[in-house]
Amino acid sequence: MAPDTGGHGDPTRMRAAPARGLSRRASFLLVQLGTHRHRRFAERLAPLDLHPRHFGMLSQLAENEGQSQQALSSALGIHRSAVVALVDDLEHRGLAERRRDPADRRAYTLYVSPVGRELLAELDRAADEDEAELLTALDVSERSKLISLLQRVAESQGLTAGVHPNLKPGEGDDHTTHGKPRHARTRRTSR
Amino acid sequence: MAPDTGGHGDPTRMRAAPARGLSRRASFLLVQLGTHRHRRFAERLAPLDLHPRHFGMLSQLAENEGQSQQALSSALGIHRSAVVALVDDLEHRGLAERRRDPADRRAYTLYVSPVGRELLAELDRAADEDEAELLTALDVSERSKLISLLQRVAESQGLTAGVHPNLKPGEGDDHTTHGKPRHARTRRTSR
DNA sequence: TATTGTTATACTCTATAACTATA
DNA sequence: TATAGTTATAGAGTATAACAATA
Repeated sequence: MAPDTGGHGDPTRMRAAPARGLSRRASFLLVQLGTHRHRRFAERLAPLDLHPRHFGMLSQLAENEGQSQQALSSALGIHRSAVVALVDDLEHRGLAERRRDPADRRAYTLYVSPVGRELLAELDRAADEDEAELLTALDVSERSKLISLLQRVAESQGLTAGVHPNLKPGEGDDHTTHGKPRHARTRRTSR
Repeated sequence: MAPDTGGHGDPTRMRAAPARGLSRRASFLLVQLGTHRHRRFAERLAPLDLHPRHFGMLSQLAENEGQSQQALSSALGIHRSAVVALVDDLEHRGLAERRRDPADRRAYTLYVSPVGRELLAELDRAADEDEAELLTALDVSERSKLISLLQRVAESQGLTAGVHPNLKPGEGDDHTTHGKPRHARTRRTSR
């Protein structure tokens, strides 16, 4: 996440009521919490010299071994060319492996190494601790309530079916118009 | 948000149970949904040639007029130097105004213009529509349940008190160590 | 000497296009 | 001709450092 500043702004300085300003909106809270969690998890992974991306890729790979980089690319919602460096990282550290696809010699099939699986288990535990840290304020039934509500919302937004938010329907790769109208930033002239 | 690929990865290809893989974790769902919402809202604002950042800044400004750029900077959790261009944007479009602070001639005091207030009202409506689009899957009581759970979680993480996730406690500006240990990416050598 | 706003610079992440080797 | 992987390059966003004016 390139946690951009103001999802929708920031609910600053509580006055009296608990639900003031922007934080009365679920959208804002989701952006705020999402950014926060991503950051915290990245900090937790930093000592291992890893990024949440690596965890994501390793998990996806473990659930679906033998995938091509192309397949990984659409599963994770990142571009083909970005996958290259990430897989390089994993491979150079002995966490994953590229094998030539005998059926299509252009493609690789990707596998998680035993070391990778060990690390993944460790990362899963880290993610669980992370999760516990996040949810301290809620009791057990509230936690599962929250998760189930989030799952339903995610599903309704088409997010659980393997299509990452980065990929809008119909955009699987190049050719398609990734070039949305850019925001024309007013540049400073003088002062 | 520089929506980075894999908050924690991606729950690909539902098999049978609804709560599979990474999407059983609240953290993952928050990152996924946060990214998604940020993106959708950015798309909604694009035709107006605006970015969620602008909305965030305008909201924050409207709630607290007369702020300095420095104050805005810590309220939004973005760096002083980044505030400059954003305020430029708003000012050049007649949405906000810089006035010299008579008490401290180094500083500006910032104000939202009448046009800015009008636009803000319009953006608030857009955010409401966005919210509705997000929560279609839930009924009214579920919606408020979700929001209140999210608020409690956000509060427990220290997010509602005006400290944006970007600012870790004690880091208000320069001088402080923004330089965390960078991830050493394994670079490709040959092939 | 410290702070506000500013600029210039570097670094990260992502997107685009072109290239290769296959198909 | 199209596709998998790769590379180089350009863009957006953010962080760092240095500077002028002011405190």
